[in-house]
Amino acid sequence: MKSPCPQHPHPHRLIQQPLSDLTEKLRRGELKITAPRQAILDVLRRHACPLTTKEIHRSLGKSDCDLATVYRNMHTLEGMGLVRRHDFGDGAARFELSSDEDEGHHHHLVCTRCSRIVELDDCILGDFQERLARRHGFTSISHRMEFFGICPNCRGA
Amino acid sequence: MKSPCPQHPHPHRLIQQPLSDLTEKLRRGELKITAPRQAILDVLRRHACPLTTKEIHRSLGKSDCDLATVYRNMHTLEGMGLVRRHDFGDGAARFELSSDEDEGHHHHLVCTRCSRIVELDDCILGDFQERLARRHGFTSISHRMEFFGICPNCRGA
DNA sequence: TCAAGGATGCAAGCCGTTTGCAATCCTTTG
DNA sequence: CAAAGGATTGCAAACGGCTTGCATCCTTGA
Repeated sequence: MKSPCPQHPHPHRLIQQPLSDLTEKLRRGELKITAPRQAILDVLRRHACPLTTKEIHRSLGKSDCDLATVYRNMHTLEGMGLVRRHDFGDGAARFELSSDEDEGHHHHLVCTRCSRIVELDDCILGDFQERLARRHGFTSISHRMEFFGICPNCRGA
Repeated sequence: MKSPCPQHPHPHRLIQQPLSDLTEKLRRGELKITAPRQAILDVLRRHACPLTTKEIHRSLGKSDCDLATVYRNMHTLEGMGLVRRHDFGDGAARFELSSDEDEGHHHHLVCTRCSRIVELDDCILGDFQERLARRHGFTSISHRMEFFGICPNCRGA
């Protein structure tokens, strides 16, 4: 899977949260506001699709920080719910700022040729998941789900 | 995630395919019938839930073969559809003999504490997936989906 | 029974990720 | 406003899953 950042717009993700809001969230999470953290959030803020840790690191620019720091921060940010982790099955975790809207979560449709990513708004699993939990006596239920296929652009090629 | 092999039965997977049937399939796939391959298939045959490559390797017993050989064979067997790969998000691929019944595929409900695995029979995504493909112009569509939660046994603990 | 080529064992290596440790930075407190 | 204390970072080593190159071995078809 190649570099996954497409140029096309993702409607429901176009509203960027101001960086100040994000740092405010850091503060409320009792996390120190460091240069690497702000830079990471800023990178995520300006991208409409999930980014690999390495991609984030590459995008950092001048306030360049260590890859290990990115890894550590992705955990921290995920832990406080500021960021969401996705797994497209290619062995590299991807991260996205968790927007205020997608309260629950959302899923993706990934082109297996060009890595173009379509963000899906609705998760149809809500009811099904609840029934499943009840039927098998499970609690704290969650799921991971992603779709894969060949996008219109790549079909001809 | 720990060792995932539970003692409880998985109804729709209880019918074990005879080893001879499996080797026959190897033959039809124009694969050589080697000791490692037979041993791997036999291990899978006797387990009702997905096994890690390393777990398969451990279970091999006397006809013990190299880990690399297991890895190579899992690819081969997956390629010819004899085996199905699952990803529970813990970084280790898991494999299951693909039974004749689950024509399409099936999913799992995994306990995040004890790794108990419930095999789910039905996939409700069929229609949704098709609509999704149509709406976005994707072809060759597929998906990955697994459920996670805390099983009844682990809830109290 | 033999030749041919697929399959295996071994060891090295790749890649994403984690971790130990010392140095550094943010924030709070005096 | 400076010092203290703990969180955070950089660096390098290490880890785990997985892959691969190569020489050797074994299955298979003739």
